[in-house]
Amino acid sequence: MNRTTPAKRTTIYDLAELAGTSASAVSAVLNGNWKKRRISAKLAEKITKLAEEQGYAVNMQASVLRRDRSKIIGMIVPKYDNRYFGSIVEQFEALARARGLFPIITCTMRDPALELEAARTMLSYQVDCLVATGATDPDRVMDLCAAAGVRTINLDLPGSRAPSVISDNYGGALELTRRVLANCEREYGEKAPLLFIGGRGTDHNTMERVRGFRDAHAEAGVPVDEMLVQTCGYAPEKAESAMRQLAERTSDLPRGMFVNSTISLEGVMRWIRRSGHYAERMPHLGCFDWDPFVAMLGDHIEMVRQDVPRMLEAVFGIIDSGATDITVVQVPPIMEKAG
Amino acid sequence: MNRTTPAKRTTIYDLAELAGTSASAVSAVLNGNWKKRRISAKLAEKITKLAEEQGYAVNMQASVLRRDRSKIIGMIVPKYDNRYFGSIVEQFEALARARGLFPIITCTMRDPALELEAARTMLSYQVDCLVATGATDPDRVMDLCAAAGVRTINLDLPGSRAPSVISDNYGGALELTRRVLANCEREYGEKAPLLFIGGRGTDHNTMERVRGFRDAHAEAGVPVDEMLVQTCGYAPEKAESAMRQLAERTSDLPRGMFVNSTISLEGVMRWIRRSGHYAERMPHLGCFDWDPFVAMLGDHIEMVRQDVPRMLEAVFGIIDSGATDITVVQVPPIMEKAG
DNA sequence: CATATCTGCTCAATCGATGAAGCAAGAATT
DNA sequence: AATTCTTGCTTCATCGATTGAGCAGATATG
Repeated sequence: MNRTTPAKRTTIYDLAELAGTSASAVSAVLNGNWKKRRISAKLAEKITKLAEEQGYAVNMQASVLRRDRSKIIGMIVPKYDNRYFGSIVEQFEALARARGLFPIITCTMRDPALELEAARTMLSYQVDCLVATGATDPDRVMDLCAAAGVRTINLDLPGSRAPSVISDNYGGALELTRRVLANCEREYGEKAPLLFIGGRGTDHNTMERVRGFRDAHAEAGVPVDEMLVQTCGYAPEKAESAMRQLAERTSDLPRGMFVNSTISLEGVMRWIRRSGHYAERMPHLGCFDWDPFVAMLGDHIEMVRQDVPRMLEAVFGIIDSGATDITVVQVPPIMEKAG
Repeated sequence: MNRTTPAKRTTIYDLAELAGTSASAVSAVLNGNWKKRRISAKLAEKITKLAEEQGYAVNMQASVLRRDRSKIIGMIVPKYDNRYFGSIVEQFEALARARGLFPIITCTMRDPALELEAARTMLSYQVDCLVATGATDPDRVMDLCAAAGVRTINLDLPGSRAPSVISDNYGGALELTRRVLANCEREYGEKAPLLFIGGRGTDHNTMERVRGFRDAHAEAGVPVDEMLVQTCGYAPEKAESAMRQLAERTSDLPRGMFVNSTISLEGVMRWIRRSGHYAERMPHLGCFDWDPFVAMLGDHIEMVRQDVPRMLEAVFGIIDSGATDITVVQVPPIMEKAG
């Protein structure tokens, strides 16, 4: 009979009328605290049944407006085009849902302006908490949120105004570099420096990884020429053109590389294929990030896989505990070998 | 001075008080229809400035509660672990934002129960429209939404109760199979059937692709044994174990395969590596879906890349036009060759 | 028997934004 | 001078759910 007016949604008032009771009772029953509000089990059952029959769904807008906490949790993330961010988002959703929180996610395409815009929009939607993943300018985001009294947590890239959860970039890079150096030495019988390529020279992760890269070289007694650190950005095109330019400047290309993300690796691999350099012998590669197909590209590739489950548990650990002290949790990544 | 009470958010009432005017005027100014409401430019400017100073942000929950349209658009998506869904989500967000809509996305892990649960939650948040991507049971989702008067559109998998936008699965599969058959014939000098592996035998896409697969074989005059159609599910593990079982049952493994998604390809490749079969000669592969690293796996792989930009334009075309007739838009995919 | 306590509800204010209706003062028209 | 229009606002009800306060009747306690 209400099939004739499909546009109108059932509200607690409709249910109250049908049940011959008050909206207040309906609300109490449907949000589960009817015992606290001393509603009889009989009435509770009646209302629950009616709600089901009528296909009732709470109006979250009304509910959130009234309550003090929205139970909405936001995340901003740079891209969805690789397994790292993909699994971050999947885990985030799963853990949020497990806690009865509603996750909303926005992808910012690595654009600082969109980042702020997205944060502002999330504040408008009354998020209780915002996780900023790989934010270009985490502190600006934090300031915005702080002004609205909203907690924030940095993931992947650390900030100075909120707790952060990141990988142990230095440790991972140190170990990755060691392995690739060893692979090169094993094949060529002599120590030679690697090329570092990809990432932004200004971001914390890249800086830490470069530090690990340098320290591993120092450890091995191998000097690193400035030209060998190419923090050209993440995009495949940028990595590709950095390779091209490097090849123009030197004929003595490095035998191994540290590629700072799968996304940069895409460009590097493309250049290797197209340019014909390394035609007889593939360079030894180390990739900071993991992808199942990269793992199949050959046995000359070492990877660092960031421990996403542990990172997100750390994030929700902070959220659950309510901690707001500005700490940086470093999660050790996992070494993976191709093949 | 309001730094002391950071928890309390500025509302239009606060701004009204500060500006010595009414909340109504503030609202009119801030949502842009102050001309229509005959507010003077002078007051408008004053309010705008104040809002900026105070870091005011609308409470969307209140705003949506009052309005008839929420301008929230929902999407449910199975996974974030491959480039296809990753780009769908990125495009969806971009196109939604360009229209002033707020996108909310939920990943259902291919779980039908979660699918319905997610749809219900989105209805609670008053979405104006829901795009169901790759839904296991699109029609159930549609029914839910229809009861609430919410429009829906199917993406990737078609449904029978709402407009759908999908790839031309048959055409893509036909062409892909032709190419892989030709590659095999070129190398081995004789025609031989391929193996179809991955996907769910019950889903529309898989059925269409199997049809294309069969027709291409028929065209070439090559009979297809039932054992050669292995719709074992998408997960890598399932593909891997299907390969294992096939190898146990026959020593005469096919020289080429049609792999029904990159995610299944992961399992197939893993099995190829581990089992040692195909050690001398890699099989010719066709993969229905594209991934940049798969493209680098060797020159024996052909891929079908679904035309995500065009698919999402079609989706928003339907949304913009307000059409609700139950049509299926088929977007031709793009053939890509490895290397 | 009188009072206190408990049970099972209802009432009404509230969250913040929106917009129809209305009102006062000035400008234009007859 | 009287009337109508226009301008620039304000008032107030409303969206739907939540929750403190309160109230009637039943039950327990002194």
